Amino acid sequence: MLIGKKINTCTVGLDRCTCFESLNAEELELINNNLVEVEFKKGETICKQGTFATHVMYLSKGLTKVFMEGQQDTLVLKIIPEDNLIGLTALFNETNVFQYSVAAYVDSLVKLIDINIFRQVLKQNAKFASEIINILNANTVQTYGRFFCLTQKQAYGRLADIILCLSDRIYKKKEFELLLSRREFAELSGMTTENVIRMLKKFKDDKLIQIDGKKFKILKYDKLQEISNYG
Amino acid sequence: MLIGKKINTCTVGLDRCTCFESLNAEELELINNNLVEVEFKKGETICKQGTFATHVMYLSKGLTKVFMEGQQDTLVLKIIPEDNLIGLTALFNETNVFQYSVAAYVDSLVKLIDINIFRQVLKQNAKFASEIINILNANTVQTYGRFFCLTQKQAYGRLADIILCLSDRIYKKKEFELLLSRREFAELSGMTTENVIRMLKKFKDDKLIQIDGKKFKILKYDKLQEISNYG
DNA sequence: CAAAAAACATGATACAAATCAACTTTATTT
DNA sequence: AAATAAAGTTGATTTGTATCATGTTTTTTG
Repeated sequence: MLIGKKINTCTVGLDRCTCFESLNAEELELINNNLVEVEFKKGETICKQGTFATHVMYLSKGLTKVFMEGQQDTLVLKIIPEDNLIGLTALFNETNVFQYSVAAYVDSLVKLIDINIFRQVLKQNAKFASEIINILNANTVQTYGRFFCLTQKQAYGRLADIILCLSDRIYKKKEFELLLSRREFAELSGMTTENVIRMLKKFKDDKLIQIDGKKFKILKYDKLQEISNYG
Repeated sequence: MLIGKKINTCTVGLDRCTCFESLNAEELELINNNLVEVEFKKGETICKQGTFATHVMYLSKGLTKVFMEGQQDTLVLKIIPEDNLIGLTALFNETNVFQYSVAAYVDSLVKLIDINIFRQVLKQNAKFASEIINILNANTVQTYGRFFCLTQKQAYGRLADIILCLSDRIYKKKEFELLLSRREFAELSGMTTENVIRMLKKFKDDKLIQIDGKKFKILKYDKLQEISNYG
């Protein structure tokens, strides 16, 4: 079955969230009157796993990671690019607590929207609710893809997958400057820093990619895709 | 941080779906007039990854697994117990295709609800939509937990986690008869059949559980919890 | 009810990836 | 500008888990 083959990490979610377009002027004003915009510096924690969720967040500028913190390990659930909502999971959640942390990969601008206002609008505008369902489902599909990637593929496959994903979804170019450190990149790929470096070198030696520090260039897209499919 | 420690698989979702209670008589009739109930035998495929999603499903009786099929491996995303919706992910999905397969662990009864009727009700009843958002979010939290478990814990921890989860959420007893074969149980735990057998034996030798074929009895819940937390 | 197939079980071996150790280069701080 | 810390890199070693091989028990089937 062909479709089964195309399981990609899809570490990155929607291109751009458009749900607010289904709000009327009044609802939009209500939202706008109940939000604050905050700047977060590179590396800063935007929201902390286990704390009470009082806001839904909207990333208006920057790049962030959503991750779970265990006792020793952390798991990056997804990367959130600009113009996307963060923290929807806490919307209707009996515990009312964030199940994950969010941190800024680069300097970021975040709008904090009062969660109760958000809930109120949801309950009165079914079109808006449908849009949110749409977003939640897109997120679920993406998470399943990454779940599959991280559990079923081996290291080279995961690495290829994530390189392609970043190129396709974040940078939208075959040539880009990685905004993450090697340690962050390793964490994202679910492996150790040492191994990510070794494996990147292998890709470089095999002429699949060109690397110079943080500058990446994809040379053989198809071969990487193949390694991602099974590598 | 204490909360971080309590990451459990939560392979199993909501106890019971109650969203239909927010429908009025008319909407309920609409749904009921547009569904069929189908029986699936143990092992049968209820829905196949890659096929067009024409229905949302409601498991009225039985036990099923939701899983992704790769080229060689399969990943069990979650277990769905009785009285729960299946296939919500396909509701608002540009591809309109199931991203996963569903199969019956035991003989099961499934109500197939026309997806367009379901969408229609969603768009006209914001309360219902909110309930669905609730369900989707509960599912996401659960998936994140299992994602963490399968990627960050090692085999003994995963096994302990899943035994506890089945006991707590499915059987609701310390003593139960496992409905899955060793192969299915291994697949669920993300390891090979050989290893699951070896490790169960270890748990048995260590007097953490009692096993006789498919009959399981948890002897040391706390110790298993500890192994699950880090094992 | 015998034969075939599937499920269950156990030991030996192989291997992918983590860990450990040490060293270099690049930032950050004082 | 020197000192310190962090990030990046490479090689050697260890280890958890899969794979392979083989045998036993249970279930299914003709």
